[in-house]
Amino acid sequence: MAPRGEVRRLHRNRRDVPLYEMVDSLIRKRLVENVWSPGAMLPSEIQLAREFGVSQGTVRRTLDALVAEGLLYRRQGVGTFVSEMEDRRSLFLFFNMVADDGRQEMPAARLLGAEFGQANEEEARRLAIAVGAPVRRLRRLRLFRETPMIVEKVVVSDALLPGLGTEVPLPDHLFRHYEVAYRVTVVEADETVRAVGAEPEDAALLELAVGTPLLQIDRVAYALQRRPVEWRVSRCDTSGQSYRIHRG
Amino acid sequence: MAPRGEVRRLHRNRRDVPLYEMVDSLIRKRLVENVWSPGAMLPSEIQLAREFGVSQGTVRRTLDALVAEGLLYRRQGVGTFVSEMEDRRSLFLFFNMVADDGRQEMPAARLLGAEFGQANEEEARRLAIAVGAPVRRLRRLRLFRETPMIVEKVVVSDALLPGLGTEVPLPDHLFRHYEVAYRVTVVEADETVRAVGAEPEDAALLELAVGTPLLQIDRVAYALQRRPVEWRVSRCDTSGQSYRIHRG
DNA sequence: TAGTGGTCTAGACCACATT
DNA sequence: ATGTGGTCTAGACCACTAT
Repeated sequence: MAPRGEVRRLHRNRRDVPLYEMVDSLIRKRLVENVWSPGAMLPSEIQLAREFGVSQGTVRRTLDALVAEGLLYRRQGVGTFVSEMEDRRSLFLFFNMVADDGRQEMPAARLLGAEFGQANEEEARRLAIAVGAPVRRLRRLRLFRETPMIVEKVVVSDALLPGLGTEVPLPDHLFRHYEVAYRVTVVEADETVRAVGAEPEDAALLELAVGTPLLQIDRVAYALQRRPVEWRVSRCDTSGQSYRIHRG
Repeated sequence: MAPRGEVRRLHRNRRDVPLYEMVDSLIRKRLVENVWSPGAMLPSEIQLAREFGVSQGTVRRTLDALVAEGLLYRRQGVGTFVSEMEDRRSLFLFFNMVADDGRQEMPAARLLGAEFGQANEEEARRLAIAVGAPVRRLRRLRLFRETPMIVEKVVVSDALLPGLGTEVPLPDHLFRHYEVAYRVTVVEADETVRAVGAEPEDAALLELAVGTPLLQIDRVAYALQRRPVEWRVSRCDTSGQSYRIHRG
C-alpha cells in the first residue's frame, strides 16, 4: 500500500505536474499490476484522498477521467469498480459487423489451425517484440447463422499469453479470454481496412469465387500503456453485411 | 442576452436536472444559433457564471465537457473559443486514407457533375427530410498525386445548404465550405464500409478493370443535435492505400 | 442508518498571455 | 498590471443503495 500522503510528497519535487495526474498514474499502476482486478471495488473517494494526501475533489477529478475512458465505472450509493470486458462497450467496440437487415450477432468461431512459431519481422513490429520471439498463431473461420463469413488470422506473443488455447478450448470471444485467463485487458485498437480479392484459400473457406471482393481488416489491439496484445487480420464477405464506424 | 440568473430560475422548477446540464443546453443553443460563431471567443468563465447565476466551478465543468467534445477549445491566459473545422481534428477525423508508404495527403477533387433534384426515399431517410424535398447531388473524382483513387457521390438538402456550388467553385474540403459559407458545422459521422466490385462506371474513372475490389464508404455526416448534413458514398481503390480507424 | 457517489459553492493560489 | 484559464481545497447538501 502507498503510504499516506504519497502524492503530496512526490509533488513537492515536481511542481510542474498536476496532482491529479500523479493520482492518475498511481491508480493506473495498480490497475496494470492488478492490485485492483477487473470487477473489484476501489476504496471510496474519501479513503483514496486520505491515502494519497489530496482532497476528495482531486481524486474525483481523476476518477471522472478514468470513468470517461471506460477503465472504471461507478454505481451511485455503492462504489467505484474496475471495468470488465462486458462492462465496457467491448463486445461492440471490437465487434462491429452489422447484417444488412440490421441484426448484430456475435459470430461463432471455428478453429482451423494453431501453431507455435517465431516472430517474423512483421509480427515483431506489430507486437513490439523481438524477431524470433515465441508467438502463437491461430486461424479461425467465423460463421453467422452457420454461414461462413470471415476468415481470420491471429498472432499473439507467447510470452504475454503463454500457451494460448492449449489448456482450454478457445471461446468465441478472445478478448474476454485474455482478461480472465491472463489478466490482460484490451482497451484500444488501431485498424486499417481495405478491399482485396479472395485468394483461393479464402474462396474455398467462404464458399465464394476466387477474386470476390472481401473487406480486409488489419487490427492491432492494445492493453494499457499501448502494450500490443494481438495482431489480427480478418477477411470478410461483405455481400450481406457491413462494418460500422462512428466518428466524432 | 440571457437575463442574469437564468439557469437558477429555471432550476427551481426542475430539481431533477443538474445545473451543469442546463448550462450545457444554454451554451449549445447559442452555438447552434451562431450567437457565438466558430472562431469567436466566449465570455470568461466568471462572466458566464454571473450571467447564468451559477458558480464558476459549474460553468467550468460544462466547458470542460464541451472542450472534451471538441466543440470549444481554450487558450490559457487568453480565453475560450468556438472550434472551427481546422481546430478540430476535422481534416483527419473525416479524412483517413493513408498511403502504404505512410503518407497522408488531402486529395484534390474534380467535379464530374452536379444537379438539383428531389429526394428519393433513401436520400430522404438518410438526410431526415421529406421525400421529394429539394436536394443537391454532386459527383466527384478524387486524385492523389494526379492518380484517380476515389469516386464519390454527395447528396445534401438544398434547404440546409441552398445552391451549393452555384455561387463559387467548390473547394476540395467540403466540410470547411459548409462552415464558412453556410455556418453549418459537421461534428460527427456514421459510416459503414464494405468491399464491392468496380462497376463499369467506376472502372472507367479509376482506370481499373470492372470487378476490381473497391472499398465502399457510406457516410452520413451530422451537425449539432445530430442534424444530418450530407450523405456521401465513396468508392476507393485501396490497392496502394488503406482506411484508418481507431477504436477505444 | 450509514456509507457511497453526485452536485455545487466560494475562494485561494498559480501559470500564462496581452497590454 | 490585468485578466484569462488551470489547479486545488474544504465543506455543504442531495440521491442512492445496502443493511
